[in-house]
Amino acid sequence: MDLKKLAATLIPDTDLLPLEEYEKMYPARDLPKGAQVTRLAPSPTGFIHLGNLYSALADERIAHTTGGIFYLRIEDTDEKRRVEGAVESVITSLKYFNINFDEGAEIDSPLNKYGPYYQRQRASIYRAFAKDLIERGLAYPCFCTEDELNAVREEQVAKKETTGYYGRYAKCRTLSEEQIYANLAVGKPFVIRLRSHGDIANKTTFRDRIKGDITVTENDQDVVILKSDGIPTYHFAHAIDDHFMRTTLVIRGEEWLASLPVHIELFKVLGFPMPAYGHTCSLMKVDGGAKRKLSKRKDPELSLDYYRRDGYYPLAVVKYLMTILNSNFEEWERKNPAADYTQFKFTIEKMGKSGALFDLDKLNDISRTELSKLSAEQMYDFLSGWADEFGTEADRRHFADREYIIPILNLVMGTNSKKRRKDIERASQGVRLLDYFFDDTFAPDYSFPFDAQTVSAVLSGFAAVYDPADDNAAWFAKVKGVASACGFAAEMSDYKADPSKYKGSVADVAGILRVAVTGMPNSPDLGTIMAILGRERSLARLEAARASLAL
RNA sequence: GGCCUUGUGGUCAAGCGGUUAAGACGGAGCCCUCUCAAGGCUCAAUCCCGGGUUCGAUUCCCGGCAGGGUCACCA
Repeated sequence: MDLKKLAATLIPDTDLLPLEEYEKMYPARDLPKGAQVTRLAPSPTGFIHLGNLYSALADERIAHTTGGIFYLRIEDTDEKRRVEGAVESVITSLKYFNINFDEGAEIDSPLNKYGPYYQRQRASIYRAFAKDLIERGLAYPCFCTEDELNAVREEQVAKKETTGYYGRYAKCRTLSEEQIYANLAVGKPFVIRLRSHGDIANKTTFRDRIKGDITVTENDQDVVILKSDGIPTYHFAHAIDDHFMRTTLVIRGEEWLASLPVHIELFKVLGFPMPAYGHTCSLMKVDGGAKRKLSKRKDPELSLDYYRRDGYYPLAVVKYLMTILNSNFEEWERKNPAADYTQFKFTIEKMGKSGALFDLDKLNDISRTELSKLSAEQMYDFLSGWADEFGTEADRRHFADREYIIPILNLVMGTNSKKRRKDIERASQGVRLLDYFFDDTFAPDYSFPFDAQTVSAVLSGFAAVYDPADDNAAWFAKVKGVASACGFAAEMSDYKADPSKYKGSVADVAGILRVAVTGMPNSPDLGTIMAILGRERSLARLEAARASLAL
């Protein structure tokens, strides 16, 4: 068979360059020794999720701690998956989590010398190599229809044989020249398949940087390399792109492990050296007692948007991911509390071999801790930024008064005490913590654990002596005074010594005042809260609470 | 089902032939205390099962079992 003619008929393109030209066009990168070139290669569905962030963080850390490059390539070979604005969305979402690309699609960088970074725009490169493979007899046209393929698969399943297009099932592999041209003449659509020379009896071990040594079976499937629309499949594009973009380390999900044999054969026939690989484990979740991969369908928490809406501090999400990416990160951080996470020496070898369960409690803990490290001013900026985007009308109105909010934040965060409070976990919840400081969102639940007479006496007793000029000590002394006057123990020790002698303790008195002023049984220091609210409002609230009593 | 892969407390996990089997989150309790939070202290809780190898296995080997991945002209 005249393969040269066949190749020219199948791929008549006139814009293809001699193969060596591509090597010259994309020369080896001039990078320091040990520098790793990594990449994120999403399809443009516009949906980047926690799993993407997880691997992007690993890619970014490895590239940037080794002095390498982290680039963005868009795998848009499947027309059906394209979504408008998806690429920008990927970039901005990742940027929110401090993950930035050095080069790639829609990245403005002088480093962009390995593009185009959209696979559809690289069609001629793939086609040039496919044509060469056909000329060398390593690829051939296949005219099988979807129905025929399905029928074969059903037959294979029925016979309990391996499914796929291989060996005797690869019908088009043995088509004669006449048959091929006859099919072409009647305009039958075709795909280009690899003519595999592998044998599943041969096994070799492959070193995965994350999973360690794994045994791989040679590929014997005549996989499709060019689809009927002339665009490559993932496998073919992967081999060509990662070679010419000079990727040194491919980090991708473990779902790709199964097609590794195909990739190995492809790199071999193409004559390219293979990059190193690291197959990551997927984030799991417990669902109805069973462990399963986080799914974008069922799990809203997989969406990065979810964390933004809920007001998670981006650094907290990053650090949470760091703890599951490299389990020694937490320990390192405790030893270097002042260090930035980027100073941590991230290693791919430390990455876990099995899928981690997504642990919301852990994320929340890290989030509270990170947030507690901020200054009141930084917290203000964070919360108010969230309120602008996702808060209520009232939230925005409240946050307009920065002078009033800062002292509240100092109180809620405990910035003046030796140890910070960790009340704020995320913006959506933190903003609500401030509600009782504003009359329009003050929604008291007046449930007092004492009879109305007693409550009334406490409330009016304190109102009578309240002086906004008091410092905390003086304020508390007055609470004690009211306690004694109303039959409560002023000192806890007295109360504990003999509870029967009192209605309760100062704690109960403070509790009554707290409910009246904040509308809730728990809050930070009441004295300070009253100082922030000011005389008028404090007194008004004591009075409002008294008025609610059924006397 | 075939192939690949994983199996240490509820979760994330150190450990890689001899350890009282780290630590963190979560849970329980105590202390502190005007409540809450924070903090300090304490406690409960783990080597999937069965065979080997070995003086000795959580660590090595084999077999089960259980989980995960994958079997497209999707990536």
